[in-house]
Amino acid sequence: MDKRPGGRSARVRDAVRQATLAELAEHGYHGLTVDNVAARSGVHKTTVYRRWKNAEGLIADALEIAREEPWPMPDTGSLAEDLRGIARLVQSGFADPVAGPISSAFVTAAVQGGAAAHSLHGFFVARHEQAAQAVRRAIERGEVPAGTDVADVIRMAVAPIYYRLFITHEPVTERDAERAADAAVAAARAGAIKADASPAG
Amino acid sequence: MDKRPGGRSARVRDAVRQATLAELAEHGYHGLTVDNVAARSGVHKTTVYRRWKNAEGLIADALEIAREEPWPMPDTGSLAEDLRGIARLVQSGFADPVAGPISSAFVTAAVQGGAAAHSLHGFFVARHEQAAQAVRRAIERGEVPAGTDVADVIRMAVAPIYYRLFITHEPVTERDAERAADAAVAAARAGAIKADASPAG
DNA sequence: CTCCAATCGCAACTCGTGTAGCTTTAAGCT
DNA sequence: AGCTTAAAGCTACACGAGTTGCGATTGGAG
Repeated sequence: MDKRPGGRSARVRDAVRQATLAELAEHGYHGLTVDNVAARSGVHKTTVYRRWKNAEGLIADALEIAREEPWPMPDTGSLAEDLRGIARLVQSGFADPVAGPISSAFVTAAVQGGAAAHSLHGFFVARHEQAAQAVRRAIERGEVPAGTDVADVIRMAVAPIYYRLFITHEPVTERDAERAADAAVAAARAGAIKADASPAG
Repeated sequence: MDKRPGGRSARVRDAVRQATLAELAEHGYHGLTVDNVAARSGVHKTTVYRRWKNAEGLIADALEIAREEPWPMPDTGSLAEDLRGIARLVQSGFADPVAGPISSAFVTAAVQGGAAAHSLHGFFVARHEQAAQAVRRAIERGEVPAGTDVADVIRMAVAPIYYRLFITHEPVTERDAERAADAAVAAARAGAIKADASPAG
């Protein structure tokens, strides 16, 4: 992609990425300006505009990094515990005083649509795929019926957390996260989360 | 609140509200500017700035109207059908070519936080309260156990729709909405959606 | 070592958002 | 009808995001 990936260009990119994350942690997405990132990174304003286009471009670039980072996925032998662990991971990630604002900024930027939305979509595809392994193991163990839509179980488990955080703007406790996970498990066990079937019961 | 609620002030407010909704439907939240609203409404720019402060203020004001509008809540005698109806209502609302962009704009504006977030929170408190009646009826009928957190059942039923729309940016079909509702019903029946209990099963 | 092209730095500029001070209109009251 | 005053209109301007053209730097190839 870059025609001169080594040397100054690489240093500039790293400095800007670093500055972007720092600015996001401090001021959130709303307070993220190209000028501030340029000043903090020591890279000239014009250069940032040329390579990243605007604030959304900076977010999209930072998302590429976040996407690569591995996730400490739980594997406890119980679907309920695995999903609770995942839900807690999501909740605590947003509650964290340093990582929280950055994660929130990603979501906020992506809601507008555009490049950030595309990047975040890719991010979640990867995350869902990783988390779905917990559900596949549960199917093999016979905890939930075969034919269960594994990705949808994950969505059910984490969606209420995002819903409270970004849609209704209600507070989210660790208990709330666990209850969402528990409900997803119960629904999956009842055979209500399948790709094309009618509800069981 | 207004010291001179009748006459010109009222006409100005109506014109601005109308123009705000029209601009939202056409250009979404990102394309909503005070200048455009002022031009379309025939009200002077400075007047809009004085009374609504900025674009977010226009959104917050429009939300007050949306909050008042009644909702055609289903009452079929079956929790599954009621929740499916509610979920379909949400999904189709965002899919609608004219109402969809406006609704999306509300959510988008509120994600940033601030006055719009506060207004949208109030909006959802009212909506949850209305929708929760369907769950209360189900408890009285014995469809779901007593002690079920009625508001949380609603959250479970609609959260995956919002999650797909605004977080992961996946397409949402009517089937997706119904499956979310079905899963919420299954979880509620299993006793997994209670205020403080451990999962049943 | 030398050259060359990609990339960055710089300063001046455009443009749209939002503000300040003042004048004009008209709603509500007597 | 006439008066008072809240609220709307208007002009000019301040401010910051984003752009442009050009000169300076530097990584990489011969």
